Amino acid sequence: MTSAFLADLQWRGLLHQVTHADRAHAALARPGTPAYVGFDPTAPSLHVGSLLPITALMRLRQHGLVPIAVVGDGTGLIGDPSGKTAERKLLDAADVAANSAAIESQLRALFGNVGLAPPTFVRNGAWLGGLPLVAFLRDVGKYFSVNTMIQRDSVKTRLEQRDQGISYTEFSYMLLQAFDFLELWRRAGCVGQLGGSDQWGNIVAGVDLIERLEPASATPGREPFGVTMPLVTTRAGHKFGKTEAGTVWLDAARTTPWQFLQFWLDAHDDAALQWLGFFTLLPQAEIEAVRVRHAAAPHERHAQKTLARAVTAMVHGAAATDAAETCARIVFDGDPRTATPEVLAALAAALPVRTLATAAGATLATCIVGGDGLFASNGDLRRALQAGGVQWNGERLGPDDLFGPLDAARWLHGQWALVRFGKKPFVVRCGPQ
RNA sequence: GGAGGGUUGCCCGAGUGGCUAAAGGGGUCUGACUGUAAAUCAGAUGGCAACGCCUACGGUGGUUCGAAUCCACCACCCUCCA
Repeated sequence: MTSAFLADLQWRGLLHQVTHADRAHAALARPGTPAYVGFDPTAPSLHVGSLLPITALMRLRQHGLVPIAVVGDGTGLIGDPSGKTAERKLLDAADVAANSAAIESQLRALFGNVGLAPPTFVRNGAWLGGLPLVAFLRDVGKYFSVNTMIQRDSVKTRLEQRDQGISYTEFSYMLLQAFDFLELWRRAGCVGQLGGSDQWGNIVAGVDLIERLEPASATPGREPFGVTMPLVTTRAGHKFGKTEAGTVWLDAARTTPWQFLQFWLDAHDDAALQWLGFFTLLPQAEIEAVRVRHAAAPHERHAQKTLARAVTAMVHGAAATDAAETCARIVFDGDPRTATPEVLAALAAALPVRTLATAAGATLATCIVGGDGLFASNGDLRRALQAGGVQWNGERLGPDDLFGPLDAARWLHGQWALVRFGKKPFVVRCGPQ
């Protein structure tokens, strides 16, 4: 029996490792089978690095399976050492609680944006919070071999670094995640766990624990299994989801829809073609069509545009995506001098803005230097002008414009200016609101 | 406790009294080309309304006309010995 869900993951290149392919296929071919993904509440927002697990839950839903999102408000108090080179700072309980709530509503919104019913939400603090230590060590700890655990990459690298080390707290993390899987199996009949490839060890530990403690897990249909997805890579030296400006978050307050759209638009051809399968819910036939069209005319950047539109719409909704795309057309393809006040107001809503009380006495420097402006200092701006990188309403400026007055003719509709430095746009608005 | 080595700009790494706002490389940014690409080439990469002034080579003081460079103390890191 073949699971359409797993076949789809396979087609998209998202199948990294499977603990028991036969079990997984059998279970995931049965409608209504529950499977879960865990999210760590380490920040008030998820970032693009979590999109693979998120879309995995969506794909479960699409295939008639039951997606469970486990928000780790219990494990979040401990900290997962996987993929970390240094001991983490413990988060306050209040922060973990707030982050968990934020992540849950974020996931709910994303499912809504793609028209899917939200996953079942579970907090592992529900069972980890009041766990009696002695009982836990007897019932669960007994099944974990320290000899095996210290062979794990996540632990080994930390043990080998004499200046880093690993605390007993983080060392215990794996037991807790394994226990999560056990509890979900018991409470929700959840047989599958999905995660990134760095979660392999934690997932296997959970499968083993269930098999040791629950004889019924040998029953066909109740056998636990795990599936991991690959690590997303970009060009050498670049971590996926990081730009010079920092992490690409899913929260519009941290990464604006405009920045988010641009992140995907900037993808290299190879990456964009692959990521269509990774990060979008587009059907296979549609992705194939995009790939064919892109190969025929790479300069049209059809793959990037489709990818950016699909992912931005999933995260920020169709309306915000439309607005960001409109801005992109004006900034890169259009002439701002022909823009109406309405369009300029829309640009101001999507792009970084500097608001001046009045145009009197304004110079280029006062408009875009300092604060959250385009340039850190006058010298910074001077260099950009000398390089010819600054455009004011589509017109290229030179070094003489640094402190030159900005007369009325420089302002669109008396109060707007669209400034560009390279590919970075910036809106200046002056005068009464 | 003893002996030695080290700490330089976003990162790596030269420099061992003035010619050093500090070689070189990486990264980043901009320009040309282009597809809002890649590759390539070019320029830039402390602050200041600026041929000068200010700040800067782990910290603090000192020697000197002049210190990243010499001295003292402090902090941290590494290696060897006990």
